[in-house]
Amino acid sequence: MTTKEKIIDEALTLFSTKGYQGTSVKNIADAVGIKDSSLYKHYKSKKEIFDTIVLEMSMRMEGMSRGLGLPGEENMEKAAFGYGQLTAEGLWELSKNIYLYYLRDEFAARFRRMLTIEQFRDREIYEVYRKIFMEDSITYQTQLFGEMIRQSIFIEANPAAMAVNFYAPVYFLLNKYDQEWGREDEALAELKQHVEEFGRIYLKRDRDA
Amino acid sequence: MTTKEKIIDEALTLFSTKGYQGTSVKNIADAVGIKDSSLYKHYKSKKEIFDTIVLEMSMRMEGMSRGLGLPGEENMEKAAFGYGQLTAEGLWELSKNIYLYYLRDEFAARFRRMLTIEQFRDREIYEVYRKIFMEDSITYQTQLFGEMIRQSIFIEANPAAMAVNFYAPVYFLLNKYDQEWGREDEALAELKQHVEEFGRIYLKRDRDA
DNA sequence: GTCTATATGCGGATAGAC
DNA sequence: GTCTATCCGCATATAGAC
Repeated sequence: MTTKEKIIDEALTLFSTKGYQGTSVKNIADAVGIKDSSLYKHYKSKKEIFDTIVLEMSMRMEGMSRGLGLPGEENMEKAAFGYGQLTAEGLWELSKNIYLYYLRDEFAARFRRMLTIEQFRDREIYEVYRKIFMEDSITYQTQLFGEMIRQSIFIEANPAAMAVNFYAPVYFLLNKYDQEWGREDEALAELKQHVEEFGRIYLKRDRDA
Repeated sequence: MTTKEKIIDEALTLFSTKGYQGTSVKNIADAVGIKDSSLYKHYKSKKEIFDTIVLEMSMRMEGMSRGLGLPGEENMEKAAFGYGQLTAEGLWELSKNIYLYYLRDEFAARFRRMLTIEQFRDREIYEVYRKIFMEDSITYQTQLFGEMIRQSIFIEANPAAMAVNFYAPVYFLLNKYDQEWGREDEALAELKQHVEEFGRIYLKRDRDA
């Protein structure tokens, strides 16, 4: 890791716990292991460090999302078909992946916390937070569930309401267990309970059984 | 409002947007209309202002919660019976009250935002946030729904899973529309869609109809 | 209980040597 | 690309007059 990358990495850690204002350039420099003045050879200001984080992490989030079952707007039929094979278990895999990614991925988790802290002081930051953790997720899942209804994997229902029913608890548990590092089993048990309830309600196979 | 109260009020507004570190004592004093040095006649430090807010608001939140259908652990049977009378419509009233209270109440909304910002830097703050906006709500609703199942208002189901299904979307929408002041109708429409779905799934009367 | 004045330190940022 | 030295403004907080 270059010094320039290490600065971003350490700054993200500090911003995600102490906040932007609560973190000094010296804090970052200390964490990196250089003097604060040296840091200005890599970034021209503290704000440039923050902006770089937002830009890079936004891109990284989109890239990673595709990898775990959030493939953007295309291939919805294929994605739905893929999940169709797995029924209740597939639903659990999907939830667990999304949940553990946002909770534990070394970048996603810190980035989410940072945006959570900073969303109120700047409209642009808020838009980024809202897009990634609210709109994109719900939009994608609404489309996915709509397709899964069409393929008779799920019973007839309102896909938008389903998406909220599915994602909101993931979001809630993410926030609830965010700082409970020793209680991951408990978190996953709660998540599983939720997903099973969701399957009981909407999955056709479960219903027929 | 006394100067001492006004300081708390303005500080809460500032802390809930710019954060504790992002707010200076001068910012608060300016908002109140006094010099920063005068402020120290009322509170001995900036931290004392913050701590006073947390203490007072925690108490106020508990008091207000009781007023809108979150009455603590006693009277659960009575509360459940009360909601039983109203069925689907009562469910909607309950949700709307909780939602609009947390979203719009002039103290609750600012306090929630402040805790959201500050939760990561201090374990104690996090505990307060978690208790009020996660544990208490879920605990109460789990008990309420359990009682409502016993009274045959709801179908047989897992009350804890129901509570997550019910409250998580409220929490999610609260965060989603927190800064969308012009889109309250949209927010309520989404909430209503969720509550109706919840009613369709769990309410006995809806099922039988 | 408000003001002016002030102490003291830390914040972000730059200059220039190596 | 790292360091030392330095600038300057703003931060929290206090002293003391009115």
